[in-house]
Amino acid sequence: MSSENPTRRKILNAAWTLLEQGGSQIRMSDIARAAGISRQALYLHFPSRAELLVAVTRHLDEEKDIDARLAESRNATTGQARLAAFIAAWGNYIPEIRGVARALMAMADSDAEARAAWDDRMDAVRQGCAAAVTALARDGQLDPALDEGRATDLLWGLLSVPLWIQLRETCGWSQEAYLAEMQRLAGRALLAEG
Amino acid sequence: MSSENPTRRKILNAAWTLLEQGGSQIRMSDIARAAGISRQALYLHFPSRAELLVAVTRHLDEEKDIDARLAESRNATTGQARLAAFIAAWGNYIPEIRGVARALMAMADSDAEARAAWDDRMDAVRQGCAAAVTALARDGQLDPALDEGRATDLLWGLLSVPLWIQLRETCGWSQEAYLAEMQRLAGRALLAEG
DNA sequence: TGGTAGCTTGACGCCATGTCAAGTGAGAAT
DNA sequence: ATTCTCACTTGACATGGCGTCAAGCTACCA
Repeated sequence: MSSENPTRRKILNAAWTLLEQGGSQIRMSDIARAAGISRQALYLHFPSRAELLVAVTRHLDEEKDIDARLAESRNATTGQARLAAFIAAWGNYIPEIRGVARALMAMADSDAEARAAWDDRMDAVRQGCAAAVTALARDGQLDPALDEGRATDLLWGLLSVPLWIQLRETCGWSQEAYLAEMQRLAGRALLAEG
Repeated sequence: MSSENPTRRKILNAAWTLLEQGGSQIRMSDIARAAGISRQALYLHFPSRAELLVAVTRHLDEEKDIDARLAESRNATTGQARLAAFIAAWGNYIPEIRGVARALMAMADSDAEARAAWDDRMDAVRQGCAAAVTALARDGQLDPALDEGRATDLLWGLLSVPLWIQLRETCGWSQEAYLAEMQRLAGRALLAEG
């Protein structure tokens, strides 16, 4: 796929590394230097900073094989198992895309293209939430106080990147604590009592 | 307090109006035009964009009298009542500061001063969360799976501005739906079962 | 009459993104 | 060996924010 071009790969890896380390304020010149090419040469491969960031996320999806990870949750038999598997899969993916996610979210405020790209990816997460909620509803486990749309929104919000950042980075939770708490919280939020 | 200077007030009100309407990308020149003065004159009143935004939040706190609103939750007798009152008070304050909050959060990525100011305000919210959690614990209502710190972090996360934005703006929830769901969710998340 | 406070206009430096033009060097094609 | 082409380099430049500076205007005050 995107592995054709070696320079392109160097750029994407350099950008990814920098984004994971530094804040979201990485400049094009930083990426160029880290990739060992001139700043202008970046524009031979990516038309803009936004598209470079988007390409980094796609590159990560490939390298980390997010599809395979989510497959497990799709194969779960019960609704509860599907919910738990989805939370684990996505919750464990967030730390790996944390850097790019921050940069893309920061850019989304000012750049329509970045915004569209981020929204698109979050829509995919929402699909996963919706599928888990539907499975719960099918099993009759969904809290009657919630319709499926409302429940999906709620789960999507609980699994949002900003909340992950707040709990893990601001509050200093470990990844294990985050996952455990999210599993517990999602269960309490969505499941019928009893 | 800050009401001394009429031009200063004009600036703060203009900035506030613009921030509530437009995105977080309001420029100094926009604010100046809306306030009816020159761009350079802004700097006679505020040393930087960051400090202007911070001043807007303080100005809002004064105008909207956030202290009085929170007083109600402090006067609640039971822990549950205190929790409910705090969620209502803060949850109803968010829409009023939404614009400035967005701008300040966007700026926090790149500007240390903006970041410090925002963190400071969020710390105050955390205090409120901690007080509610402590009241619950005192009543023996806190879920034994949670210690007070963990519970406070959780409540703080649930009441975070990004989550409000996602549910209300991205998902299109009404303010009433947001409040109702938060009340329900906070109860489920924090209270002992039964 | 003179001073001062608060504003205006116009120009400038800084810094990031993105563009353009001219060159260089290695490898392929002939 | 010559030529062509591709990927890159260097250097310069436009654009558009923020923030600063200098000089001038005006209304009010002593």
